[in-house]
Amino acid sequence: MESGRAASTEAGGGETFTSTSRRAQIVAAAIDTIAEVGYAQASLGRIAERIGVSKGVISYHFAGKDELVREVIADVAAKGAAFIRGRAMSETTASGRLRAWIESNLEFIGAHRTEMMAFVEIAWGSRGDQAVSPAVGAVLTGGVAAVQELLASGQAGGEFREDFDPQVMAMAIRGAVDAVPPRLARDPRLDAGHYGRELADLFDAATRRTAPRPRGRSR
Amino acid sequence: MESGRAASTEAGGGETFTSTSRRAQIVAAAIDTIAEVGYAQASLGRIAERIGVSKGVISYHFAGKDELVREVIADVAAKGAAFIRGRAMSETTASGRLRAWIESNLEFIGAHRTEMMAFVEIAWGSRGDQAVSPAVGAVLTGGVAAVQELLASGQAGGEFREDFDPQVMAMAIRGAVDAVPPRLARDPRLDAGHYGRELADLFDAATRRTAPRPRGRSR
Amino acid sequence: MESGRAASTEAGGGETFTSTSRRAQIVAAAIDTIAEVGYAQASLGRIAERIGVSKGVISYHFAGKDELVREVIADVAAKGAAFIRGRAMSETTASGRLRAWIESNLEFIGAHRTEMMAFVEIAWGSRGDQAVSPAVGAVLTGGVAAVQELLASGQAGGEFREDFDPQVMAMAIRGAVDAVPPRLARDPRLDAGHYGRELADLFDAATRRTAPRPRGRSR
Amino acid sequence: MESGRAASTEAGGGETFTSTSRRAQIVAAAIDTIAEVGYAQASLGRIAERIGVSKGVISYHFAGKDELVREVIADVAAKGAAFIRGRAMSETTASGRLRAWIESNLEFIGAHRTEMMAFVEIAWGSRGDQAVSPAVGAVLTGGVAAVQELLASGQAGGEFREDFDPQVMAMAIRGAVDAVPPRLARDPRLDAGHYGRELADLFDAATRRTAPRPRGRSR
DNA sequence: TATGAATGAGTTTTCATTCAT
DNA sequence: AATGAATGAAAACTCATTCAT
Repeated sequence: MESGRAASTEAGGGETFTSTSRRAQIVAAAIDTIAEVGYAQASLGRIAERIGVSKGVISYHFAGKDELVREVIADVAAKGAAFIRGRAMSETTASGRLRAWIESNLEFIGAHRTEMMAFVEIAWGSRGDQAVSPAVGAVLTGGVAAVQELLASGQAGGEFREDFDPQVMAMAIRGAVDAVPPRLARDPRLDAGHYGRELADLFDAATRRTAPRPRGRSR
Repeated sequence: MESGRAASTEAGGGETFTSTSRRAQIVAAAIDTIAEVGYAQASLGRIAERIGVSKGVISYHFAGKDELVREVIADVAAKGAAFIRGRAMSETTASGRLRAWIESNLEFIGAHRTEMMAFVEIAWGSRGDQAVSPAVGAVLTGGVAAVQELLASGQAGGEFREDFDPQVMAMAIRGAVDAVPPRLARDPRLDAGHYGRELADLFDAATRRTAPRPRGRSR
Repeated sequence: MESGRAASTEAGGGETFTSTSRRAQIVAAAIDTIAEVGYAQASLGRIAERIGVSKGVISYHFAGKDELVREVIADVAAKGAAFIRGRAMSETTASGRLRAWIESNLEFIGAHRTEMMAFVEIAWGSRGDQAVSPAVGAVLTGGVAAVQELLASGQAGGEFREDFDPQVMAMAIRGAVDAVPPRLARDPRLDAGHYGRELADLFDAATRRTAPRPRGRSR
Repeated sequence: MESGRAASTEAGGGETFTSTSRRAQIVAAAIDTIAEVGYAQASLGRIAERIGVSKGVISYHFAGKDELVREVIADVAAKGAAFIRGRAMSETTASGRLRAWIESNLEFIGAHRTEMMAFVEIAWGSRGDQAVSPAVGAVLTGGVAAVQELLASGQAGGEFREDFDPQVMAMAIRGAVDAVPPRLARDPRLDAGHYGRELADLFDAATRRTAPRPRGRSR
């Protein structure tokens, strides 16, 4: 469950850390702890313990638990966005970008299980935490919005069939992707790459124009 | 956020409740509270407060918080299963059953927003809660397994294309469906019925045999 | 651990009980419960449960837990006093009465393990319970006083050596006797009769006027 | 009832305490509180109140109430053992060691009334407290076993009469000694030293090989 | 008489936060 | 910068007691 971050120098003294890297180290420890024991059980004490420092250190470097958690969110979101956008942007067709988005998402998830688990834990555990919830919401909304645009542009460009609601499709994609991290936690053998390719196929089939489905349902 | 339960007579008297209906009332209050403030913030005190009774009342009727939460899970799961299975069973084709399953799921979600929110909150918030987690796991596993079988039988019967992994497809469906409740909480105008029909179309397209996709991608 | 009291009719209805016998039944249940789980853990709920009635019944028949406990004390003390005094009184010599007192005490303890355990539990657990403690004190003091008198009269009559302090000797006897019930609880094979005879020998030797005891008693 | 510990600086400041002495202070307060109000009534709140700190302080320094109580036991047992063993070991004859054991026990009891009261309270009040009971049992068993060995060796060496059961004699001694602390609590004028010497005489007479004891001790 | 329901006080424990050093 | 200590609020749970039926 240890994420392979370099900063995990197991402290002891710790005097060599600059303020910035100490913050980074704390964020890393928070991620590990949240992923491991769950958001609700991830107290500042446990996080501090993991680095081998006192609770006070966290209070010193962060205004409060809220700020720490928000930084965790920002950290994971930034890493993820960089990773995913890089891949998706290099594609020229909408369907290529969609496939790239999905597959890179799952590659990222597979490669950063701990971070993803932590994020998902926070996303769910922080409901009602007025200070944290908005930050989560922004990330999630952002993710859906990007996909939604991608889908809309694919429809506009004629690549995708027109008769689906981009918002619904985007939410479905997001949902299908987000279903993975918690399953990964329960079943570590789950192959994120395989899942990603299958998922890309799935949504390819769902968006692709081709074969006019006889879509005459009684409704 | 109040779920439309009749029994919400706002305290004061309340002496006419038999033990059974008091339990039901507490379960209902728990659902409302969890849905509203999140699982972590839903203390027994807050739940009791909502009915206008003392904390002790809950302790009197339930052996502990665990029992209450498990009853909430059982309550929601039972309602949901009854609703959904009833619909899906009346269909004869695999695709019909899949559509019915998805649409009825979302109808149920739309009609029982609060319950669904509560369930999802519990599902996420109870990670590591040895006494609760298994109950959640059972419900979730059951849901995925049912869909997976449905998909497999559709493949075996030749209705669905064979080149998708039923497990992945089932997880995707589950994920797409589960993405709704939290969004409903943030955006109450979201139309669950519409989402359901679109989702059914989506997965219809994704599973339907027809048009052989030129699945020769650069990989 | 069930004491062999007749009143332990395992309830169900219980309408046939007169108030008096209901009280006796509750006292009996209290004794059993306290002996079994200890004074601290013997809540009214557990006591009521043992008879199969509701907590309220106890509150109805006793002004409070204090009263119940005091009745338990009185009950055990009365039984014990009757048993022991009967034996000791039939002896004519001081040493005979001392032996009879000790041996009958241990016979009683052996035959009423549960009651004795309960009493000792209360004696220790009720410290600071302003409403209960005096009752315990009275019983204990009474026990010591009786022995003390016996010893003093033995000294006055020339049977016992004069150079021991009757108060100390009495406390020692009491202490040696009281050491048995808790040991009985931990080691049910402990032979109270044997212990009693040995103890009687011991204090015979300790009080006897000198002279090598012949120790050839018919036993 | 205040035990004469120096550290009882009555709160207010208290910042000069190192963690170790704070722990010691808490243990001392626990001893005083248990001795004063009884084990059952000695809540963490009351203990903290006695030092003038918040409940949290105890939680900070001890993992739980169990740990605190076990430390109390260890503390008292260590002090007592050191005191008693030191005395008894310097004697050469079995009867000398027995007398030393008894007298030093009572000297200790007389000098550490509060501690002894606390210990005895715990011993009785912790029945069924899986986390505490074993610690008590170990101390008590140790005490009886030591005396029993002493007696057996005295018998083997021909110093003591052979016709007593060492186990019974040991339990009687233990019982007679243990009877003191609670009496001390009720009657502060009780002279432990006197009681000790009398008790030593008593058990000397009870174990001695026959023969008119000359009983002319320098005392 | 008996019951079930409800209450409210009290207990242990966890935790984010503050602060002097 | 870091630490250890302390705080106080909040949580779950237990229990004696009260009361209407």
